[in-house]
Amino acid sequence: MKTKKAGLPVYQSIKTEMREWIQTGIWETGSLIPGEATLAKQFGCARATVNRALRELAEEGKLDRRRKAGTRVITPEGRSVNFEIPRIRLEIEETGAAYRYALLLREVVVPPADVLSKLEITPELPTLHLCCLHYANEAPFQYEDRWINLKSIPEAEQEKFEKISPNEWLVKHVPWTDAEHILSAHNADAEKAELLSLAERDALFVIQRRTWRKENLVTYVRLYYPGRFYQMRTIL
Amino acid sequence: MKTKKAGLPVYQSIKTEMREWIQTGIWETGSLIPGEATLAKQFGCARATVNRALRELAEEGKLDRRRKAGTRVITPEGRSVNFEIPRIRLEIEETGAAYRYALLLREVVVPPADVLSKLEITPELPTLHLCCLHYANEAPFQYEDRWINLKSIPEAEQEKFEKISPNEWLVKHVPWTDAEHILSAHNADAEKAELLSLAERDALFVIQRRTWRKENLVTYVRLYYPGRFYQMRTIL
DNA sequence: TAAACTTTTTTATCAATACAAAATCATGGA
DNA sequence: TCCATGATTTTGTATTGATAAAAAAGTTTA
Repeated sequence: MKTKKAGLPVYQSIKTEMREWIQTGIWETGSLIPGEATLAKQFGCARATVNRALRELAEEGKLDRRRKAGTRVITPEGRSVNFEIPRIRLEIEETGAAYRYALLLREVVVPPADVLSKLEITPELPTLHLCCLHYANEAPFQYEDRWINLKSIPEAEQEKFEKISPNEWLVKHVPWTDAEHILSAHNADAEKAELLSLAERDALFVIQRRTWRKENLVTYVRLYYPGRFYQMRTIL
Repeated sequence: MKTKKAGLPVYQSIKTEMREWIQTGIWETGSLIPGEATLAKQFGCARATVNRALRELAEEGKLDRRRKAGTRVITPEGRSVNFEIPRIRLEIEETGAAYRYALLLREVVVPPADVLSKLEITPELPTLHLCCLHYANEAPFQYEDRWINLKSIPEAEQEKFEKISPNEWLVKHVPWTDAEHILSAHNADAEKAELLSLAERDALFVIQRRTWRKENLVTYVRLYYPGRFYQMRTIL
């Protein structure tokens, strides 16, 4: 009962065949499927090969596997979706538009309370605050409001950020290990409307990101896009 | 030079060690790392074990592997982020709030042009159109504007959708294979503001989703959340 | 010189086997 | 009956050995 789809690795063709079985209901959701040993015999391959196919399908969220309990088909609950959050410069240049960056503000101050809690800083430490605008073809495309933890990244205080955007500088200098993203929609206040050439109360698409290096919170940033035309897109 | 982190599988501890090397710069970004055979000797394990570690790190986007060309450390370009888009009912009930669903509209009509193009329908086919509201503790939480392709899913025409929401019905009856998501922010028009108990022009967080089964587009839906308090969140 | 092969290196996959670990199931005792 | 415990089943991981495929590098030929 071999599934030789010319050239494809065996474990791949097993995967696609099993996906088929799951989709068509040959393997009903919730039901127990045969053990690895049985399947290996059916497919005429080694158990390790079936194991890899099953393992990867489990990673894809199609199967649930437990020792001794066996493998069963999962009822689709949530869908996990992969979005790509590109570096702003690439995002703009990819569309063929010209990229320009402008620094609006650079200060070292004690952040307001809401930012402090986001930064998880032991009270009242001065922090590097940067505000900048990213343009596509001279039209404002993204407003960036960033805080950099100087305790984690003291080098940042030496950098002017006049030529290079905080994002690019950080990517270059600080390898990060963890990140948290929060997406939401907000109405533009007067200031941001002005900056982004929008009317007040226009919808903004907001990405908040916190980035860690090991245990240390490195930076917290709020990215504001004009919601009318910004779209984050993905195909599974 | 074994990395025995009590109890952890060997390939796992190799992975964490290598991640360390990448983060600390022992393995510089862009540089070529030793071949599998060499590493296997260094770690005192089989090549297959190193292979698994490297393969998974490549899947995580930390390494780039090519036959003959070897394995090199990737420069972090974009970050791909995994968001969970939960079923609305679970999303609400998880917070402890009571869930209620109300069907506002059910009709079979030829969709307007913009929807037609989204649905990729050969011109002018009647399509099932559903509008509904999802409540959390009697407060409107999500407005759903959905189109179901009756050519792909003729059974849907028999369903009243008075008791069960389109989403739940579809999850139950139609196994999907591919999905596209688009996230954006919009201002509420008068109608949606009314429905979601918002002021006009308040920001809405909008998720558009198209779902396929094999080659057939099954459904196109626009989900509207009050942007003020809706947040999509992830930790890598 | 440039195009067309050939070689060689390196990763990719596979098989067969073995043992480990987890969880279920059955059993026996209190 | 209920709990503890141990046997058993099923997946998880690792090793060894081998072949395939891709792509760079080198070689030959027109």
